Amino acid sequence: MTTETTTYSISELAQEFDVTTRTIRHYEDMQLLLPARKGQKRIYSLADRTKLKLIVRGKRIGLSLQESGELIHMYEPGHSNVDQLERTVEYIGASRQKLSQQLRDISTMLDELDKAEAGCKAELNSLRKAANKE
Amino acid sequence: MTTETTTYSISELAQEFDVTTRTIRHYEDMQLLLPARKGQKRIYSLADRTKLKLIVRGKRIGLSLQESGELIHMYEPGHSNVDQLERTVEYIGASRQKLSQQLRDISTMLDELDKAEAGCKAELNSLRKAANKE
DNA sequence: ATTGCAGTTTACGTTAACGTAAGTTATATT
DNA sequence: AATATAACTTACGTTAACGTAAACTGCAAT
Repeated sequence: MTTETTTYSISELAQEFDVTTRTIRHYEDMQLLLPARKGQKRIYSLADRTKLKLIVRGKRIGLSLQESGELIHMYEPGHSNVDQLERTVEYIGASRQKLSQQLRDISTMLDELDKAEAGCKAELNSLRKAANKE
Repeated sequence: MTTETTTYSISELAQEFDVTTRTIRHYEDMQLLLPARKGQKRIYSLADRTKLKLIVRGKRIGLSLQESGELIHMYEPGHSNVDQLERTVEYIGASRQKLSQQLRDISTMLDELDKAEAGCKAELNSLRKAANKE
């Protein structure tokens, strides 16, 4: 029996996530990825792809590579001892707090955008009315 | 009649928003703030404070100073002509899209954190059970 | 008069996150 | 065999967002 294993080249992942290969290698330098090798070529597994996806998503919401790294680490198995596990749970709590704050911030901003848009459109209307009067 | 005007010193704002005075001056270098002066000292108005608040909030959700600057600019009056106003409305739309994506990203992450936490707690339980068996 | 803040300017230093060559290797194609 | 393509390593460069240090100013309290 052969287990079918999906793998990716570096350029495939680069395309999919719209980053450069340099960027992906950089994430490896930063220890966020550790792809297998075939000769000197990097072979990415599905797990690697998932990690990259998490990093890219993290970037969109303003996480540093370090922070994404710590998140990735949490999702990996083998914290093995009670102490580690408890620290992980704490970190999860802190992360949740931060993300919740972000949710509030974004909601506030969206509200303000609505107001700003309404203001703009109102002004556009009066400008156009004035133009029609001539 | 004298109009009472609330003002702030740079260190007051620094305290309130938990940033250094250097940081606030940096925002001025980047044209995000333009406080009044009394002699050579900076005097911040309520409007300045509001802008700073927006910048700090922006930072929490990963905005660059440039982006926060553009948002600030939108909230200011005097886009005066139709062309400008229309561009502003467009920018608002784009911002909303980006923020909406961030909302989705954060929700996803919160979900994953929940799963990770559940996993940790489950493992903690079995570890403790095993410890009790001895 | 001086000591001590709080504020100021100027300017060089630092960190994160890549960009950008330049030169090398391996595989595949004509 | 020659060339193209995709990958690789090494290393210096760049940008954003401040940090940090040094030297100056103005006012207040001792």
